[in-house]
Amino acid sequence: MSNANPAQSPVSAPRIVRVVLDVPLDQWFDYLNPGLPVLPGNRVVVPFAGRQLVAIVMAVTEDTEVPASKLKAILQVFDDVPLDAATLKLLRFCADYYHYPFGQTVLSALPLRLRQTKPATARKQWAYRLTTAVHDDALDKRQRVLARVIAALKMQSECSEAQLNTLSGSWRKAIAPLLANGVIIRREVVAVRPSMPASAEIPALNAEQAQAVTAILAQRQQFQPWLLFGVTGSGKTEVYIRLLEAILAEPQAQVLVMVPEINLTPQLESRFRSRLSQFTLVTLHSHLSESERLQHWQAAQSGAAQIVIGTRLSIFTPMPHLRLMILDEEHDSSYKQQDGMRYHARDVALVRAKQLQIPIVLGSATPSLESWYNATLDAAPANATAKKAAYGLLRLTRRAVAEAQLPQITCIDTVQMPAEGGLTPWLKQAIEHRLQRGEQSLLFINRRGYAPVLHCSACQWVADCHRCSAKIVLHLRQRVLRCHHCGEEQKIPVQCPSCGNPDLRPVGQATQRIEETLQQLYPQARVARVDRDTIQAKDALTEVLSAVHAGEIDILVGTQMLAKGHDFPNLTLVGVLDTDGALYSPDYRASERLFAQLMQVAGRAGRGEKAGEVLIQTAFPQHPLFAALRTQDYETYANTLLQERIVLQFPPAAYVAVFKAEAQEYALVEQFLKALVEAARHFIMQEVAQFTQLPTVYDAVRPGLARLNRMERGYVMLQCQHRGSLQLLLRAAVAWARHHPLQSKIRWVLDVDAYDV
DNA sequence: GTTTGCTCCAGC
DNA sequence: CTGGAGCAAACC
Repeated sequence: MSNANPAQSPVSAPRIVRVVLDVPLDQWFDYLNPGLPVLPGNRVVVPFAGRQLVAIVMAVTEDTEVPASKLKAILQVFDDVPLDAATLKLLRFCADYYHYPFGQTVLSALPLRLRQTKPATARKQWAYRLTTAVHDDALDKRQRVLARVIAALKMQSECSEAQLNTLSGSWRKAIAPLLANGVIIRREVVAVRPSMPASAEIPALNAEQAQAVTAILAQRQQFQPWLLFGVTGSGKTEVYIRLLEAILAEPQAQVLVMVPEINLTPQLESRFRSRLSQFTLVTLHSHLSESERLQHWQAAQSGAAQIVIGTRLSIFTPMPHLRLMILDEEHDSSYKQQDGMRYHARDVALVRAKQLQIPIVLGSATPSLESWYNATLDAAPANATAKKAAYGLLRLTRRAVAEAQLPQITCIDTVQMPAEGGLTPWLKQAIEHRLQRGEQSLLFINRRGYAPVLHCSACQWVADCHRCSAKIVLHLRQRVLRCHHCGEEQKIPVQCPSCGNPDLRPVGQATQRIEETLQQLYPQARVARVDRDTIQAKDALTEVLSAVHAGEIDILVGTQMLAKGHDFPNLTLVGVLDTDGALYSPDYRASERLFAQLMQVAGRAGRGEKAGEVLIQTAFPQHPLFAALRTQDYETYANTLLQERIVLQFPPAAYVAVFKAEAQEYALVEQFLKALVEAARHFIMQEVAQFTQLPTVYDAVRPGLARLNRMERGYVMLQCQHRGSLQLLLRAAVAWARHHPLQSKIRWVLDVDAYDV
């Protein structure tokens, strides 16, 4: 990092520096250069509206339209160029496509440390090891910390600081003398990399896996999206590993592997670390500290890290030698950013792959309908645009562990056999069998808390959130009512606030209540609950999962958190309680999501040598979703849903964008949205000739959750089969909205390719 | 978004 | 006449 360079002549240097800033104004700002050595791409510190901000230099010129009286001088220059041209090009595309201010788009791609005005230096990381054998009796018995450190260093050839931190907080002090006399040495390492025993077992590829690897590598020098459609347990990860080995064999190559939520997929990371230990691997996700994030980010940006595993934000990480991208669980909705710039990491990844002319692999057992559509265009006869499929489709139909069988999936009709306390007699019996045999059960219920409703039996009053138009959820354990939308907490009333009746009853089931019921039914059983409330601590989930592996848990109760990629060989029963809400939901994506979720959760049963059983409690056992689920037939169900989407003109058959607005009073929202609808329709009529296809502008409506956190909400949907035409309309609509007089009274956002309509 | 600066009216 | 609230405009 350098500051002013007095040797540089102020006369010869271009005087104007054009920058972008992290402000919601979609424009560039010009500053005077007092003679500092500034290059495009540099980070600079500038005064802006009474503050000091970090800016990125877009151009260095002689001319400006800004009057000299307004021009201020840049204060400081950092000598780094964090974002390369390729990344800026991607960010430019995203700012345009998602109609988000370019400056905010650019700055949000940087780790926080690089957006702050103080110089950013990643703390150096060290790995420690022993140089000579140390005998236990040579140690002072009182130095227990030192003894533990030495024991750890004997076990592993090398220990990271993070590992030593787990032993004791005072390890630095304890080893200081040994570091001084050379018994322990340390070396600087790029990334915290716990050394993993190299796994001896390298599974052979089956024919389908081998074919997938060969097909992808045959087109490794060009843009080509691949949909790797592989049932649970079919060995997608092994395909990824082989691809990485082949791609990274080149002298300069990097691979980006994206995952939905890294803390939920620790197995992928650890398999990569053990199988690809010769490469430098870094992770990028929200649980890193800021200094770790900076360090990992810089390792990717400099090319030092060959493998980057990250969540959606990592799609914007500069990687100078990027040769391949992999998106695991590509259907997962956590790839969609839901605030700020509302991008979809899968779509951005496809654009990036195209810009770089590299292959991209989308992996899933239940692909998103978008990807399925793109991979099967020519196969779908009802599709009007009978183009050739844009994606290569690679199927993995066989489970990698040959003995593992598909689970037996059965629906329990809750009309015929009502549930008591959330559990039907059939399901209870199945749980009892597992307890007797010493096998494990998993109960899946997608609702946390004790009960979703607190109800007065006398006057029908129910507890509501004061800030949202929603019922407030009873959490008995914490003795509060908590709103799952805004987080508001209320005391549990001792009597009905409406009629004074003291008999208030919890209605409905949620994880805490199911856990309690199970403990009452089976006092000897060891029950564990996994939901957002129980795994707030960093390693809580890992602890529960290892307890399950160790056979210390008999019954697991949890939310969708449990659905993702955990292998439990002794788990032979999965019970699904009450998912009927999603079957007939107004959200057109609900059934697609439910199907993916149930396929995943069903995959938890019988992953070892024992056959698994899945029991689904539902009032609608005839629903086609369950028929498809029973035969694990994703394809038929996906094609059915696709036909629906084509008829309704919903994605992926058409493009939708949603203007969302909120204000203290709905009247303001309505006024704004009505004016927006009118302006949009007017624009279409006026500019008819410019549109390849005319977009549809729907009337303003209120969402299911009409009030959120004291804000009244409304939205307008815009829809078109032709992406460019929709973009044309959006550009005009955003320009209109940015200048609307109600701007200061309401908040609005545009969600392009919105997920929740 | 944040800061600045303007108006307006209460209060001395 | 001063001061703070409330709002709109500018931000280079």
